[in-house]
Amino acid sequence: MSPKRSSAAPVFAALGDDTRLGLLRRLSAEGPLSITRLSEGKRVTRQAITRHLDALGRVGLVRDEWRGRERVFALDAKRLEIARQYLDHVAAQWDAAAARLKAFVESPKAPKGTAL
Amino acid sequence: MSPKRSSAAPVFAALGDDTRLGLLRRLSAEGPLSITRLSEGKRVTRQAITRHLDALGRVGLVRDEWRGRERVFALDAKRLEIARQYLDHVAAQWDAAAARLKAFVESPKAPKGTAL
DNA sequence: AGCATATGCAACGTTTATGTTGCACGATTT
DNA sequence: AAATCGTGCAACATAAACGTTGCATATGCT
Repeated sequence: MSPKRSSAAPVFAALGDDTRLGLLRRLSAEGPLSITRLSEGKRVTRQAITRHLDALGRVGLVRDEWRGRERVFALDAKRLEIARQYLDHVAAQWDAAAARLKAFVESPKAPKGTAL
Repeated sequence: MSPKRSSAAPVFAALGDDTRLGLLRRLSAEGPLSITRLSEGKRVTRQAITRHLDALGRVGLVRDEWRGRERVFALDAKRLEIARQYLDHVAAQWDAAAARLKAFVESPKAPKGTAL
């Protein structure tokens, strides 16, 4: 099954920020953590961290759960898998295109649609 | 070698847009194409496409070359590889964390830093 | 009850993204 | 040389992203 392009972009966008990437790393290395915990060490405020976590949650990269007065976030690996599959797909297609291009260069029988 | 987090975010950010993702797909499927070619079919102007291509170029996902009066863009697979490796890395760490967590749950010897 | 902790929410301000339009310029074609 | 094609560049407009501050609210601890 080919990956849905419509769902891939938002996931990548969520990954496209150092702060959020840092949060994911932390969650992947230390397991579920509260907002305050995740805010420690960062240079931005807790509120800013909350927004980043919400951004990650919106695309399903993390899940949250209330634990008493704490909201604990955890990584959700499924989405990560989707992103990976997308890159694999593009990479594979690229390889195929490269192979086609090579074949094209080696034989003068040019298929009309091929670029260059 | 672990991937550099500082270089990963911009790449993901560049991937985080449907238009750009579409351009990459097109390039991966059809090989090198000119700006005008890549603009056909899209709903945005050529100038907008140019900017998207520049954004992809800035992070090294595509390369460009002048061919007469055309500027031809092509995908650069190396960066794609970097992004993939990053996701692999995070996923692997997540798996490791899950394993640790499982081990932790099974033995009551709690390391102090562990969340929850 | 009283206090500290963990968050949420809303109002702002600033910066960055994204897209458009209009026009200039060099390369190709006729 | 003239017309056409493929681009670049600059000025603008709008919207979204990101971060802050200030204050309200609920939970947990003493």
